[in-house]
Amino acid sequence: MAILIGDQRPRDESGAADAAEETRRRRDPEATRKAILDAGEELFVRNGPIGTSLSQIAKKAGVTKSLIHHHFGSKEELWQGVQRRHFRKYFELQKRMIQESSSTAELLEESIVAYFRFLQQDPKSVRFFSWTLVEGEDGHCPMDEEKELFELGIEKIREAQAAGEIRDDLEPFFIIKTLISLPMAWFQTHEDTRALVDSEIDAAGLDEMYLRDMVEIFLGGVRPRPTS
Amino acid sequence: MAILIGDQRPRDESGAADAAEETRRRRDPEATRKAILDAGEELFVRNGPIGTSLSQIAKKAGVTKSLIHHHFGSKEELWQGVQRRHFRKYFELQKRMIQESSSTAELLEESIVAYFRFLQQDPKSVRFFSWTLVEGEDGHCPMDEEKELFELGIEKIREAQAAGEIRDDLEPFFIIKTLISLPMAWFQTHEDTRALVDSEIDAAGLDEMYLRDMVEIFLGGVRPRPTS
DNA sequence: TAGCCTATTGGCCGATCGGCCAACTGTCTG
DNA sequence: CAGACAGTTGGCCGATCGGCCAATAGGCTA
Repeated sequence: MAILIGDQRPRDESGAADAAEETRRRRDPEATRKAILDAGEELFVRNGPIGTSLSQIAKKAGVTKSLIHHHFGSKEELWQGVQRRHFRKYFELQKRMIQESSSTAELLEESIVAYFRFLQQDPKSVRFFSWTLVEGEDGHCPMDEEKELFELGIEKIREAQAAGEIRDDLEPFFIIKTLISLPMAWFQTHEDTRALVDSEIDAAGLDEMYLRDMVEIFLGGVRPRPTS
Repeated sequence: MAILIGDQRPRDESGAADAAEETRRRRDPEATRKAILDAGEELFVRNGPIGTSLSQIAKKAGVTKSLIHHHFGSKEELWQGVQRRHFRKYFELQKRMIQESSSTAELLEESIVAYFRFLQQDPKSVRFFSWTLVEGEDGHCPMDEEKELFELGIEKIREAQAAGEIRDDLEPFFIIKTLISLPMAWFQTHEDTRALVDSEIDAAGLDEMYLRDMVEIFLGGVRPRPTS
């Protein structure tokens, strides 16, 4: 009765399972953590935190489910870990972009184009953002870095307003809000838009056309009117 | 052995379960369908299609799970039914708003304010929209009504452009895109924004402030420049 | 080399998922 | 009144979920 169904002690017969490819697989906890985070990021971004199972992540990462619990504790903590890793890169990049941006006339044009290009090249950020929004309900972490980013931008805008290069009757916070919303909303609805325009324009071409008009509208709205 | 565990024939002893409140509960399939759709809409919008179980819907609707299958076939069909019912109302309202809007100078201002007010009063639409976006992956139904709405708006804008009231170097489709994006993105990120501004401004007041600047930027961008 | 620490494994658990089925019952039609 | 049909019910199914546990095994240190 030692080998009943309920017996959960690993068999010492040690099945000839993975005797085949033996090249890899030394102990490497950091690489394991990275593999889990990578697999988690891809699946979480595609199917959302609810729609992704630990089994799927484990399979894609090439590890066992138990190992995920060992390294991250729970599914929720893994999801937060994935979010943290992604947003850290995101915020660092944004911060660098703001600090490197000119503080004069072309500030806003450079910024909105740069943000558009950033989202264009990294669709993952768009979906990440969408998931945190819709998943919120309880509200995700306030993200101190986000506030820091806004304050950095607000400061820049205030300078440009003082120099008369941006309408000073507009709240800098709202200017940033619109600056972010226009590119973000475009890529959020990218697939729908593609289905909406029945023309033969390719995706990249459509992006460029929207970018041009979006910049025109945004700049026309925030720049001081010539006369009046 | 008639009453073994496996026995699934309803007991004819007919437990004294619901003998209590007998006032309600005649057969009313339409009311049942509505109750299921109502419960489904609320739960789907709050937790998303993946995060909502048929058991929850059945419980909230006061019916059994089997009844949902009887009326809608499957969870997926129920979700599509809920979407259809909501978007039908949404599109009808939008269509009426467009058709009733003036076709002259204040067209865009009226439209963007009206859309802002609509989303402000119906947060459900915002979350609905977010879920369909993020859940897509396969792309949700192309929604012919959406295309009809866009074409209606494009026509109006073309008229205004011909009358010289809107910059005619902008593609009407993109004007509508920005018109939609600005209010939608605001309410999508409403909770985050609230957490971001540490001031003592109440939500309604903040909405009004954003509305004002948003309209200023949008109109400033789409209206012809005075000189140049 | 001996021993400890931890990365790693397979198996199992209770809960819950969406879906199905046989049976009861209200209502409508002939 | 009788029979058919559709609305409604409770119970059950296999699959899968997140999580847990005992046991193995690699690698570091004393």
